[in-house]
Formats: sequence, structure tokens, C-alpha cells
Amino acid sequence: MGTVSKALDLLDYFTRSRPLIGLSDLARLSALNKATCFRLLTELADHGLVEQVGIGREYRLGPSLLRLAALREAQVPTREAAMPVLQALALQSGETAHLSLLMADVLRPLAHAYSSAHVTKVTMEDAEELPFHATSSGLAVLAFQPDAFRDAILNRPLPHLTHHTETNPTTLRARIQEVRGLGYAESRGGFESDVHSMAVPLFDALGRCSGALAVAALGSRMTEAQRRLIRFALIKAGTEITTIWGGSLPADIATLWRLAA
Amino acid sequence: MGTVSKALDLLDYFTRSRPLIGLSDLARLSALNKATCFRLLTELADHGLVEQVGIGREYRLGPSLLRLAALREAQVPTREAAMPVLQALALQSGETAHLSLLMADVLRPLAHAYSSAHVTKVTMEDAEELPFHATSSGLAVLAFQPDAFRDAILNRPLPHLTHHTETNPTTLRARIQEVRGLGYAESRGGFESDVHSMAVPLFDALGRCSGALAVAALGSRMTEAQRRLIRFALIKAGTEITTIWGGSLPADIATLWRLAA
DNA sequence: ACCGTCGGTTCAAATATCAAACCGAAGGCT
DNA sequence: AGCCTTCGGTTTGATATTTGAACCGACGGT
Repeated sequence: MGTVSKALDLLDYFTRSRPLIGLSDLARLSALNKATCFRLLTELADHGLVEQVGIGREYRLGPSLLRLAALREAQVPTREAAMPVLQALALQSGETAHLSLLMADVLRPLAHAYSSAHVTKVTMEDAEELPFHATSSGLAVLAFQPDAFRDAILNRPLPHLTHHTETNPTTLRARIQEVRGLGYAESRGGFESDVHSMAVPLFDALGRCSGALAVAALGSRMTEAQRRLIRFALIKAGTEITTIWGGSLPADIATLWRLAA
Repeated sequence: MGTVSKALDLLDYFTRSRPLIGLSDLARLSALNKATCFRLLTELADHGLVEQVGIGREYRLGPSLLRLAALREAQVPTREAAMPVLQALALQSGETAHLSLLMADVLRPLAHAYSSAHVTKVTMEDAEELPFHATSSGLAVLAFQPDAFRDAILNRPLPHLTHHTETNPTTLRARIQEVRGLGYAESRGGFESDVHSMAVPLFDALGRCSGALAVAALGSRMTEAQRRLIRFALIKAGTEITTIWGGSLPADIATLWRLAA
């Protein structure tokens, strides 16, 4: 692994639940030498990607990220453009809606919107990464990736997260094939017990499936009528976001979704 | 310079006016070997900090930046929290308002808001960096930095940008001292001819001056009455943003601003 | 068919990383 | 107070990685 990767890996240790990390902690977390870790952090800090909160204190993500992200959004409007649709989806479905993006080879939640229809809801603040095999978003995205990518994902170890997690690559391939045939994906408690979710793929201006849009609800609320309603709302919202992104649906999906509307 | 710095420097070559860069171009721009540049880009791409638009095509900033920026904003609300105040400032002043942040050792514009009061306005899209010595924001920030930082900035070469740019370190020190005494900074055509701007420092929760708030107008519109109005609006908005950020004003500035209100 | 340039790859020579030990300062515990 | 641990940060010399120049094959223009 290259030096740059080591440095960039450090950034991923900062999460919502662990926003501040000291040098020694980070060295332990990353299994890097403390001296190396220090040098990497210093270089990251020189560019404003991390900053130190005090003098001789912990590190946190830095302000340059805001600027780079704003630049990215200016060129490829992604998050801001999708937010209104995401909020409408949460409102219509009465459940938690979230949007995930494929970042290199991991799927990460980027934005979410809650409904106030129920006091019990699926929260998204804690999720850092959505496993492909155990979430509806993951399956939706995987169904529209090149074979090599899908194979690479399915060939690495697939952790059991709940007792409902499907981890058999062959079964998963079949489920993914099914997703292509239906135009949406579904997961029942594969990521978190009691959470039932449905997702549709999103396509960007390059024609790639670069993310997924999902609605997650408590399993107990997922009646047949509710599933129909969510599927309908997802397809509508998915079409909108793909359009806003300047993307276009694969022909078969376009047909499927048109019929569902 | 370390490997990581070289990689991170690459990110700064992407701008609003040059959002897509090919490998060879970037190698030339950065004066890096093409092989090195390629490897660095590949590592950046593996983490989603850049991405390739097609196959064997140009690179652009990647989606992971959105996620990291969202994480930073979640921990240290900066941009989103200041936007409403910034917009109100543009409205009140009838001119372009902008907010800049100190990122490591450079001052960069982070957000701006326009007024529709005049069809001629100062635009901010193109500015990538605000030179400390030639902008009101730069002077405002510099006035509240540790001596070592100020000295480091003033000791490096200070480019002439217009025929009004002040580049004499001694004179600049005096102007900075003046800024501390007034509680705001002013610049007349030092960055761009015909642009007259005023700025106040902003303070974060760590007590540092980590940015500046400015109003920039065509020099011809900067009447004495207008300057008074803008100074008043800036002080009000600056107080608000510092408060929102959980920061507090240095005692002398708090007094100055209270008297001005 | 030629030329220049593109993105990407290869292999000695130069440079950065590693592990371990060390430093002064700060905080907890007895 | 005194002791002990941990903190952020620095140094060392052996080792592994990065570097840079030349080199591909492919593409587009002439």
C-alpha cells in the first residue's frame, strides 16, 4: 500500500461518533507507526484536510474539505440537487429515506431525510458504510456494475451482520439477477434486525450506476400496501434524481419503471 | 516535500475554471513526473477523492469529498450555519458578501452571496485564494494571528497585483495594527482595480481567528454613507457568525463593536 | 505512413518508512 | 508529594518504497 493511501485511510477513522482522535489513538487504530502517523497527519494538516483542535491536542477533519466539496458540487451537482427529492420521498413514504454513493469501491450514505409520521424510525447518522450484500442499496448498486466489480465484491469475505444476512455468493448472484428483472431491490433485516428496506439504482451523467436511493422502515410497518407505495415513490424519486444528475436509465429499467408508474 | 503533500497538491489544480484535467496536463502543471502523477492520482481515485470521467480520460474531484465535508460540517458547522447571515449581509449592503476561511496557511473564499441591487457586481466564482496583503479579508485575518504566522506571511514575496497593491512589509504591519484598533479592515483596489472591500475577522470555538467576512463593491459606489452602512452591517453579521460558531470576540474587539452598534 | 500526444508501464537509483527508544509535560492514583 | 502511565512529538539507522527517464501501444491529424 502506498504512502498516500495510508494518509487517506487516516481520514476514514474520523466518524460522527469519533470526530476527534489523538495521535497515539490514531496510530493504534491504523496500525501505523506513531512517527509515520504523525508525519502523515502533519502533511494532511498542512493542506487543511485535518486540523488540531488545540495545542498539542487531538485532530479532526479540516476546513479544506468544505472548499473541495463545494468545488465538486459546483462541477457535478449531486447532494444539493438530490436533497429536495429525498425529502419529498421521506414525506411520501412516511419513513426514512437515504441516498448512498459509490465511492471508489465502497458504498457510503451521503444524505438522509426523516419523516415525522412515526416516532420510531430508522436512523442513519451512525452508518459509515453500507455492505453490498446486506442492504437493499448495496444490491441495487451491485446489480448495475460491471461483472469484474461485482465479482470482486462477492469474492471477498461477506460478514454475517444479523441472522438474516445472506452471505452465499451464489444466492446473492441470483438475488442480484432478480433485482435487474424487477428494477428495485429489497432487504429484510440483512443489515439490522427489524429493518426492512427497498432501494432503486441511480445513474449519473456518465451512464454509470453511481449510487442508490432507499427507504428504510421498521419491518413491522412494511405491509403489502406500504411496500407498493414505497416502490412507487422510489421509482418516481429515482427517475427524478437520475434526470437531475443528467443521467439516463438503462433501456430495460426505463421500461420497467414506466410500467410501474 | 513528502509524497502525501504532492498528492494533495494535485487536488488544488482543480478549479471552477479547470474542473477536468488529464494525466499529462496535471503532470505538467504540478511539475511532477508523469509516472508519479499517475500513481498519486490512482491512489487518490482509490479513495474517491478524484475520479475519472470516462475510460482513459480526464480526472475530476471525487465524491468522497462530499462525504468528508458533510462529516466536518456535522462536527463543526461552518458553512451552512453562516449562509443565512451571509445572504442577509448581501441584501443589507446591496453588494457582494463573501466569507473566507483560513485553510492551513492560505485564505480561501468558502461562500458568497450576491445582491440584486446593481447589475454590476463583484463576482467571486473565480477567486481561489485571497492574498493576505492585498485584500481586506486577508488583513482582517492577519491582524488576529500569532506573531509567528504574521511574520511568516509578510516575509515571503508579496506580489503586486494592481498598481494600488501595498507590498511593503513595514507599511503592512502598520495597516494591520490599524485594523486591530478599528475592528475592521479595508482595501481599495489592492486585489483588483475598481474593487473596494471591507472585512471583519471571525472567531471560532477555539478562540482562533479562523476566517473573515467581507463586503466587496465597485469603488465608485463606496460613498462615505455606504461605507458606514457596510461597516455597521459587517459588525452585526460578524458578531452573529462568531456567535453561531460558538466563538467569542477578543475583549478589545467586543468593546469596539459594541460602541459601533 | 508519419508525427506528436495521449494514458499507462517498467526498472536502477534516490528517498521515505519503520521500529524502537527517548523526551518533557500533563494527569491519575496512592 | 511521589509515582506511574500516557500523551504529543522527535531522533536513529536498517529497510522498503518512491522516483524519474525511457518506453509502450493507441489514437488523431496531416
